[in-house]
Amino acid sequence: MEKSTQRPFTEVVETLKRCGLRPTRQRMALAKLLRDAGDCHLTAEQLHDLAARSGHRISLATVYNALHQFTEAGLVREIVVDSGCSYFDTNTTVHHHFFFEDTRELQDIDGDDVVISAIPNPPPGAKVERVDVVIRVRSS
Amino acid sequence: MEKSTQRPFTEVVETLKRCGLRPTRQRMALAKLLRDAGDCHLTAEQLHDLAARSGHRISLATVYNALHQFTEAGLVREIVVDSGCSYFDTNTTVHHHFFFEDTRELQDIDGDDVVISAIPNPPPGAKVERVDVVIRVRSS
DNA sequence: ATAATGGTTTAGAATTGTTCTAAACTATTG
DNA sequence: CAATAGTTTAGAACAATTCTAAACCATTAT
Repeated sequence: MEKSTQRPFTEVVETLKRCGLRPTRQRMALAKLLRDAGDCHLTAEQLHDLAARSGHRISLATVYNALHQFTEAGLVREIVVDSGCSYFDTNTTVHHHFFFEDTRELQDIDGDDVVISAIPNPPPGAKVERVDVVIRVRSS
Repeated sequence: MEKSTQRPFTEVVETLKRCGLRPTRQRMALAKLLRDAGDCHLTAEQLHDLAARSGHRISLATVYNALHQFTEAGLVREIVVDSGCSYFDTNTTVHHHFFFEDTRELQDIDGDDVVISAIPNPPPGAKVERVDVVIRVRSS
């Protein structure tokens, strides 16, 4: 257990408040875990386990709730590449992904490393939410 | 009911055989429906309904089996954009998609309309299977 | 402080999309 | 035409996720 995982409670509390979320015990624990995890891609189940392993008994339903709220608030990003399980990405900057179909794992690709020089206009009335590039690779 | 939906049995039969799949009643029906549907994105459930509506009583398990075999054979493409439900795309040429998050519907983008001028090399040992570009849009 | 208020958490049930199973069936081969 | 091996099927099983309603707790007003 390092200092950074202990300390800036205030930071996390502020972040939550800014998003209109009550800084409850569970949300603070999850937000802190995500922040300290660095750039990574977790499923709800994995975050649930991570919380358990660091001593927090948080129900899976709460993890789902929190992840959706965090997604809504822009603190994490939901990535759908694998039917039947969502990944939540702690890296919210513009970037893309390799997806390893064998291991079902994601790897970040820096936003600058993918150059999209032309995309069509969305149909009238539609607003572009984001552009996802997924490079599907296979090791075998 | 048009001629094209009736006639070229042989074509569908040949296609299936070429893929090493026995041309069974069910597979022929599904293959024909998909061919006649033109470029579209169907879930297993939707194809199952479509089959039912055109008079084929095919079990959902068979639809799943067939779709996976067709995917394996390159006759359709599986698209994952929505956690908890796969789309199967009858358009197997190089192209990309708009995804309407409100209606959960896909729309093709011609391959030429998206120019990706740089993508990073995959990690050593990994072979690029394909590059998916999904433009997520929202109408509201 | 304390109580009232209303958002939050929880276990467990429910739901949904998909896969599995084992028995019945059918296309192919000899 | 019989044997064989692949296919289909209904229904059970499964996994990820959502729902439910009761217990809980952060906040606000007292």
